[in-house]
Amino acid sequence: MSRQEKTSRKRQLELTATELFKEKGYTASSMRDLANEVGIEAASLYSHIKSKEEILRNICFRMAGEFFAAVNSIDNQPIESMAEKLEMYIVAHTEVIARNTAATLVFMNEWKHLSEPHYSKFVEERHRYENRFIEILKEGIKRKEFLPIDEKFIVLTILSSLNWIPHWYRPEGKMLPQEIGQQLSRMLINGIKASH
Amino acid sequence: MSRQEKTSRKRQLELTATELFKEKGYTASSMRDLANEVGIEAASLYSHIKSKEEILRNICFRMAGEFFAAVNSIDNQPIESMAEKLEMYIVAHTEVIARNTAATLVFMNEWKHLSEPHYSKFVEERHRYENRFIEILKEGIKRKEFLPIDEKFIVLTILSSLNWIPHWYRPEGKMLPQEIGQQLSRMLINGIKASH
DNA sequence: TTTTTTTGCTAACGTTCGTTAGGGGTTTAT
DNA sequence: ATAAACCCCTAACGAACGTTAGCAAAAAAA
Repeated sequence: MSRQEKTSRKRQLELTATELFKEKGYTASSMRDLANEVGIEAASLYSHIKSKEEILRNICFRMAGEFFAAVNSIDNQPIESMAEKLEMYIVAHTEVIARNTAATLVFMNEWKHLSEPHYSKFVEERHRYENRFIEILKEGIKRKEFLPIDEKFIVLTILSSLNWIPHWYRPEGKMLPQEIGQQLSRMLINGIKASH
Repeated sequence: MSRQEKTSRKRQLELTATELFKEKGYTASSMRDLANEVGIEAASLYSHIKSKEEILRNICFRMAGEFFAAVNSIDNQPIESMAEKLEMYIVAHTEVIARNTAATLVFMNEWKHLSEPHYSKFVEERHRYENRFIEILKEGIKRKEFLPIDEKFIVLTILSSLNWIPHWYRPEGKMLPQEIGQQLSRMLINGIKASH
């Protein structure tokens, strides 16, 4: 088996584990469950991975990377208003979620089972990400584009709505990820826009 | 020990378990953990409860009952508009959450570990509850009070924002639960109101 | 063709899990 | 005073857990 196929075997493990963790939760999913899903013995998993937590770690930090990459590409683009920038952030975030519904759920629900120092690193990264949104809101409020509501409050409200998407989104549904993002953006940003 | 003190002992177990389940998750919390927290041996827990799952079941269905009770009391009151009724629902829901942040988190994250037939009953109740919100939105759209956006979509967005509250709400904070509900209500409903 | 790497197996390890059995002491009701 | 109910204990059960050791077959690289 070639080196490429080996990494795809490891990748398959991560994908299968993602579905499993989503369905039953990380702690309630056993290595024997995972082995069963891919058709090998539990002990054989350790030819490909170092530990159960390594799988969770890879899922969590890969998703963190995806979210950052999505919004990073926005910061280089010219924008007219903070509302526009916020919408772009929301749409980008939504698209990442729509591409990775299962991984997003694991990312959201199971990170607390990471051990140190990964736990702290994860919490910190999440904080950094939220701050990206907060900065946009602060600037929008400063420009009197948005009402002066507590930024933290708004960001958590926005992100909670976005992060719930995996619970109902179906790729075969009528709404495209981009449309979902725009719809949510309109709904959420309208509520904080200063009238003028 | 009196009968009342006995029930308060069992109640203490549920409260302690709620904190534990919130912190570590249901599956990762052991009966020995719980026993440790209340200062007795693990085996002694079984003088008060029948099983670990019974505790989870009580938490989940007690919260379900609280949410229903909160909105039930609204349906008897006279209202002027669907927007007003929706706001009352949102505020009531928020107040229940604020009174039970830990239990709400357990209710939201751990219900999937219920076994049949409780699992199905829970899912059904949750569905019934969501439908209460959906009916209000349908009526509001019919009356052209709200924009004709998919009701399910809106309800899930609203409830996800509400259900995220336990992650950041602090009783000693500056916002009262009622104010949080009203603020969220304004933010979320403004975004779907038909302009007139 | 030989060597190396990859992939999987069986067997088993030490630990932790939820839970039960059975008994003793303490409080409450009769 | 006696019976009943309650509360907690020690000891232990069988099962499941993540993981390791050691080995064999197969595939890839040399």
